[in-house]
Amino acid sequence: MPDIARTGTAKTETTTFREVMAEIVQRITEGPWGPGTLLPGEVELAEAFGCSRTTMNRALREVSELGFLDRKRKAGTRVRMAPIRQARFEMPVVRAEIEKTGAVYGYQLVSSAVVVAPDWLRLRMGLKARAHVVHLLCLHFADGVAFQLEDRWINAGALPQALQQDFTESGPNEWLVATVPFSEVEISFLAQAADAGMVAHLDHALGDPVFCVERATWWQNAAVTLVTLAHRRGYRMTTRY
Amino acid sequence: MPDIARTGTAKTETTTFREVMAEIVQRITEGPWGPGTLLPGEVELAEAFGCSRTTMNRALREVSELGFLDRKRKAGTRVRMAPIRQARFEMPVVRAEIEKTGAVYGYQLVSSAVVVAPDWLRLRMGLKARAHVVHLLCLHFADGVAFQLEDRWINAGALPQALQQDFTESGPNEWLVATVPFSEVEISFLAQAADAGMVAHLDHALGDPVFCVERATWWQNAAVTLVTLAHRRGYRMTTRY
DNA sequence: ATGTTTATTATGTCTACACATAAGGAGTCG
DNA sequence: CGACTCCTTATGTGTAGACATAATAAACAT
Repeated sequence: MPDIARTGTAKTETTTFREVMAEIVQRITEGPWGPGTLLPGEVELAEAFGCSRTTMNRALREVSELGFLDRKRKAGTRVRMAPIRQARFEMPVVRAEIEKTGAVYGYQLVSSAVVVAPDWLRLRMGLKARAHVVHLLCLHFADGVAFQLEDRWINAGALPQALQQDFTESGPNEWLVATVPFSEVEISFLAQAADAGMVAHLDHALGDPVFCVERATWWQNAAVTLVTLAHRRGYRMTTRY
Repeated sequence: MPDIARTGTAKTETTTFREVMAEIVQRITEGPWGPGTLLPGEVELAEAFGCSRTTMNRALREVSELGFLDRKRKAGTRVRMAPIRQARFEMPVVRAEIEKTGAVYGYQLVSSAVVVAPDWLRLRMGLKARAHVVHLLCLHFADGVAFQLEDRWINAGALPQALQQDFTESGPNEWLVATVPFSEVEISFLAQAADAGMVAHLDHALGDPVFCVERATWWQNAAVTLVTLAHRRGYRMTTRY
């Protein structure tokens, strides 16, 4: 019995939208449908591919979501001049990111304090004067080596439970995602010069370039939390497609 | 006549998959379906929402693509514990990114040379020994101020036309996307210390943290181009959802 | 108690058909 | 010639029904 590698669909007679997608993508990237080409209409294509218009529609819609096609009513389907204009980054919870590499995850609370929000934070999160916030510093380890320094602020006004919560055993992120819904998130990537805190806990010298992710979360127009994740030396955030 | 804000669909009697989506997302973020909840089956939901299973399936599929739901055959549909695990970043061509802010786009070729690929590049792109590459340094301006420094290598073996191409007037990116198809792309975000080139052309001091995007492109298993985009001081890549 | 088979079930997808909607283009009128 | 209206057309979406498939759970055998 020959052990043929199957792509997952080999038994059915019908043409699946995945097969159609693959063929369309190939025609765009290698075949006759170069950038700017106007594709035939759905009905015509469906007939040519031997599938229903519904299936062809699905295939074209998904290829278009990949960034290859531009679709407009009446105007038709056209191959994008600059294909793929968006990159998707998986933003895993640190624990999952570390454990995926096979390393052992470790966590440590560095400091925890309830303070009056400093001015820059009030401005950034839109807090009232003299608003109280929980300020946490946490470390995430991969195989015992510091991997990420988490500098987190939690709005105690919107989330008073945070005042009682104990973060010595597990990080605030896991507690937050299980506790608070969210309505809006803003994520930024940036390069920052290593400050004293990063030098103390990560393998950086003062002023070294540090890759940081900053995430702000709101719920029902109230700021919930603002976190800066500083990464260890040489960290890259990578995606392929 | 009361001027009621409509969501865009108000005439039809049927329930659209967009309406269903909105309701589902609301129930997850604000309503009764907290993290971990197991949703009723598609048939039951369809009946409850007054739509066909097809429509309900579409709605659930799209909500799941937003990152809110986990769907498995037989197991059912469950609300994710850590909602939204992926962030989408639009990766516009520099020109578009600059012009979107209302600034005037400017371009300048700094240097251009054909050289034998250095070892690190051969390794990185998988080139043969003594392979020739085109090495370009380009600057992109916003309102006359340097915005991005483009350090690009083009594999002359895979793309001999690059040897004749003139890049003094417009950047290599625009030429490449119109000329070369692609089969695989790898994008990385990283923080780098400013080197001499960045100091000379961007507003950086030596060793300053610089936010860089590195993009490598292959076509039919042959490396086409590798580019590092170094950004000006304080640049952030941001997305909201 | 543990491993294997079988039935059940929720999602995945295809089909054929119908109507909705946006937008290009032709025709009309000033 | 320009502005307007109306028609045509390609995509967008909803419906009902059917079969496919993966994965759990139950029944069974070891």
